[in-house]
Amino acid sequence: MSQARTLNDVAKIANVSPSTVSRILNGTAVVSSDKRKSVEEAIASLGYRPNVMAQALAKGRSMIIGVVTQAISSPFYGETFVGIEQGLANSGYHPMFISGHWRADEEREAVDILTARRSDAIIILGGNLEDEYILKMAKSLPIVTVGRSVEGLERQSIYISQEDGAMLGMRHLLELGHRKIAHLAGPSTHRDSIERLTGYKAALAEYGIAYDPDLVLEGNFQERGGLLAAELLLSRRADFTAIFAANDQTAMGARLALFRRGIRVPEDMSLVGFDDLFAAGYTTPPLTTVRQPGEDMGAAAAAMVLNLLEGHLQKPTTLTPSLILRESTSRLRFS
Amino acid sequence: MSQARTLNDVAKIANVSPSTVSRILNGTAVVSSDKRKSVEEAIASLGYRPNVMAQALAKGRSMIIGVVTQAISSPFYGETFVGIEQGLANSGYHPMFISGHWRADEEREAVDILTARRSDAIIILGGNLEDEYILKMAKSLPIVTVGRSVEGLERQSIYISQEDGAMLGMRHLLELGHRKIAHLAGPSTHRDSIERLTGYKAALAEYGIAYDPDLVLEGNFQERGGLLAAELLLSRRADFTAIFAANDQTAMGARLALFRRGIRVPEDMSLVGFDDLFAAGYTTPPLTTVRQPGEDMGAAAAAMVLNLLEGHLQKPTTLTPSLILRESTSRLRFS
DNA sequence: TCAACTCTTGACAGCGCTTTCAACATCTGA
DNA sequence: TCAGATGTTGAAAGCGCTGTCAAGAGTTGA
Repeated sequence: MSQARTLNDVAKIANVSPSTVSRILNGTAVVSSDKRKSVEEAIASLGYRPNVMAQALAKGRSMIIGVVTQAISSPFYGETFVGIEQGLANSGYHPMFISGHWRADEEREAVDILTARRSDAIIILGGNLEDEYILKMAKSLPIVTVGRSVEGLERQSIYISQEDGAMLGMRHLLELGHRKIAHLAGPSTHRDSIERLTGYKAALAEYGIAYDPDLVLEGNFQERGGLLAAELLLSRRADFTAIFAANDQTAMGARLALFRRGIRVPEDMSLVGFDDLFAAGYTTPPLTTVRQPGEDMGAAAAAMVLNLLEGHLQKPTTLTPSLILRESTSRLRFS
Repeated sequence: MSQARTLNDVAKIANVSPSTVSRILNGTAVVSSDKRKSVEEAIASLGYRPNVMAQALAKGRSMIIGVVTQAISSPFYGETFVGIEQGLANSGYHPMFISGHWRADEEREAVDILTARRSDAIIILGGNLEDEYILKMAKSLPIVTVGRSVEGLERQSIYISQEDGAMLGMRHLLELGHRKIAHLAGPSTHRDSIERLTGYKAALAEYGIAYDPDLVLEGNFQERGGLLAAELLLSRRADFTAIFAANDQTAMGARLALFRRGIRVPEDMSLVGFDDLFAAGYTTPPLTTVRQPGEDMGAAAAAMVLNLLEGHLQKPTTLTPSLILRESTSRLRFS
């Protein structure tokens, strides 16, 4: 293993002091053009690249933005990652992703890892971390939360109303004439699930429809959960005409359950998802869904972090969900 | 922002020298139990966590495993990420993902970023980096490549034969009686595409079927590319009975094209994918596909890196593709 | 009782960089 | 021509940790 060159090597070859090399690297002071030239030559000839860790130690800034995520393979957060990556590009900062798997203890561990590496800021995507914990951390570190709000930290959150989103999807179904609408919810421990369920109920209420708990089943935000929940529901009753799934993955699972029973979408059953995953545009039929702009959320989080790092607090950033009309819903036909 | 505590703070409070604290932290020497106790108390009371960057600098090891990936949101690599994450868990090392977007220049930049941070090793997932470049790097740094081989670096690769995989999928179709099989390829610049196309041709040859270039269209490994390619193909001719798609995403795009034209899968057209994405089990009908064990590949890469870091070279790791039979294929019916 | 060991501990010199401070060289204007 | 201002540079301390080295304390055995 060839040793990496150091700033000192450069200084020696260029016949200047280390300070001068540092100044050139950072542009922190004027340096005569002949020295600059010889230093640049030395850098080039050695293929020197500054040791970011040493810089970090000296400057007290690691140039790392920690990202606590739930699953690195999540199709929804994946889009957010892209937004974060791009938002951070050319800032000198780099994201470091650690997964918490929806468990508060693992999330806390993720934060631990990130702070041990002296991340300059942390972005928290969803999750189950306690508010107080986040609040405490926020005192010593810029924190931005995405997809969850923390009381007292509204100005450091990228938030999107799950309830509004759910209402968007539900109203669409209601306007199409559906009255018996099932809901395949997410895990009841999950705040997004709860909010979406609330939206489901609110939309029903808006149309004067009584909430029927038998029409609501809990999934797990995964395809399999959607499949199982839909199967169970179908085996129990068949008098509903539409399904509002808590997310696209659940909807896709439900779609398969319907397919298995020969129930056509949208002719026999309308189906609405949530998230607008990339894949939602390619199901058969393409899925009507409530869009959460994952990439925008990531980009907004990155921008907010960068702002925070410069000491600017911005106003709370609220993005809005929107309805993406595709082909999995149709007007209720009186049959 | 409250300052993070340092090892020195701990030493002062515990009334010992910094060396002693370090020894306790690292278990590098025996320390009397009373000092150990008071140090541990001091650590707890201060909430002290060692600064990983300072440790890294002093030890000359960053404890970072750089991962050059193509897209952080890729559904296929996502599974590999999970494998890497888990394989590295509790090793003290942490992965740092940087995306190269299938462009050699960006990939080189990713490597630059990673080496500037003095990653202790680098895992390269796919991509277009030149062999010589990788070979050169491998001289100064443990490197493991996944999903691509580098001549002279076979013992540091996790490889899976794309050609064999393609043959697996094709043979299945051929055994079902299909003779006119279209191939929706990946980008022709992409080595996986090329290998899969080779497998496609080889399987045809095996069955004595002439290769018909008109039956092969280039997609982009994305749903949209599959959709477009399938539409084009269908508008040009309709005498094929099966489609072998270069990957699952392409297959899903093709699936939609078929759906649009009312062509049933598998009754009118058999469809085979490649990768076995998680979502492939939930398309309608569920997709028969060639499985690449993404997570296993990631885990194997992590294990190999850890080995390399301890100076052990292992024998080349070759995983094998397998056919996942689902419902998108059926025996050719003479119609 | 004392030489020869064995343990435990602290001082100190780095790791590769930044940043302050002071020195020196030049340049200005009166 | 000289005080003062301006510009450019290097020495040195320090970021938070590790690891070597040597000193001091405590043991052992003859």
